[in-house]
Amino acid sequence: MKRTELPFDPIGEAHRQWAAHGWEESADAMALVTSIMRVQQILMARAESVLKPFGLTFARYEVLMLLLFSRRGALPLGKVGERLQVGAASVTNAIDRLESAGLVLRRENPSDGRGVLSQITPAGRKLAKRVTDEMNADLFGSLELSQKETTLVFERLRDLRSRAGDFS
Amino acid sequence: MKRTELPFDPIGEAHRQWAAHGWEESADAMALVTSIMRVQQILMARAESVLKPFGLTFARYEVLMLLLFSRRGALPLGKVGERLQVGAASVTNAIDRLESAGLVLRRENPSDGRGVLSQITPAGRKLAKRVTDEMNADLFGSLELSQKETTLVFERLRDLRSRAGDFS
DNA sequence: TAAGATTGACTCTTCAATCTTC
DNA sequence: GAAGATTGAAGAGTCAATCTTA
Repeated sequence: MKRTELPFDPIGEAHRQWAAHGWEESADAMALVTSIMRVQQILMARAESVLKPFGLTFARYEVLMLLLFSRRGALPLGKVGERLQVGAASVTNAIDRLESAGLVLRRENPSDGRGVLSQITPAGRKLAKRVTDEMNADLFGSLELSQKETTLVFERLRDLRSRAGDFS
Repeated sequence: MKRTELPFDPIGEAHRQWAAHGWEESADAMALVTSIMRVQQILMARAESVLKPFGLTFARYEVLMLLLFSRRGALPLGKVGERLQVGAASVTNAIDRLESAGLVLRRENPSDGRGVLSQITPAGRKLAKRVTDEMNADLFGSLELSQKETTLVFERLRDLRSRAGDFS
């Protein structure tokens, strides 16, 4: 991946072009959407570089944390997908990998013969905590945004998610 | 992909858990990072659904717009990757697809025998404009954030990008 | 030797089809 | 028939290796 630093903001440039081509109305929104895409890309790259030494991807880390936080350390696969907003196939794949690594295991769901429970193992709990310490130090702790700004942006993005139908 | 609406904010819930597990310090940053990931996912899904009927992905759309805005309608592949912050292999792939669709073509770079120029075709220009009208209407025009909020969030994200070394 | 671009192997995600159980 | 989960195939991105030219 190319990581050359540009001498100007490429999204600011796109914004100018957008307006110059008669799309003034939506130039600001375009710039915001493009920014979100780019920031996500930057943050994801950092997250994966923290997680890689542990053999985890961000998707698998999210699953692991969800199970760590769950009341019994176990959830039906369907619930996992619902909470993380990913498809059933992705959940199956993530659990496969986590299971191979001994971090979770599959169990029958006593209350639904069709369903499968994913359960975090002691090794999974231990790793989740250790990895989170790293994530807090290297990613979340170095955002370079003030407390006030962080909260402010979070709230606007929460509005976006809510209106998009993510939750009610 | 599962798209069930939850009765609560899953990221708010994660924030609470984070604090409850002794990671209070970084709970806000975690919530922000997770929000950006989720919003990106939502916006990307919307963008791809607008673009799919035209046979485009978001990555290819970005390439097409970059060429549309370029002074001569042509750029070296390396420049494309630099501006969009994607790797050389991704650019090669994107240009391959766009070329197959007759939207761009490859030319020799007269000023560098190693390099290849990607040039947007008349069909490419026409499609780019048509698709952008759709994107403006269906995606950028329906963000549901006020002008003021849009600008405010954009500026904070620009700070993030800048500090991350995206540009100077 | 380094830079631009391409290729092939690998990973992850998604979609459609399938199987089992409700 | 519908829901939970799995499987295999297709699409896209990344990484390492390679080829050509500066």
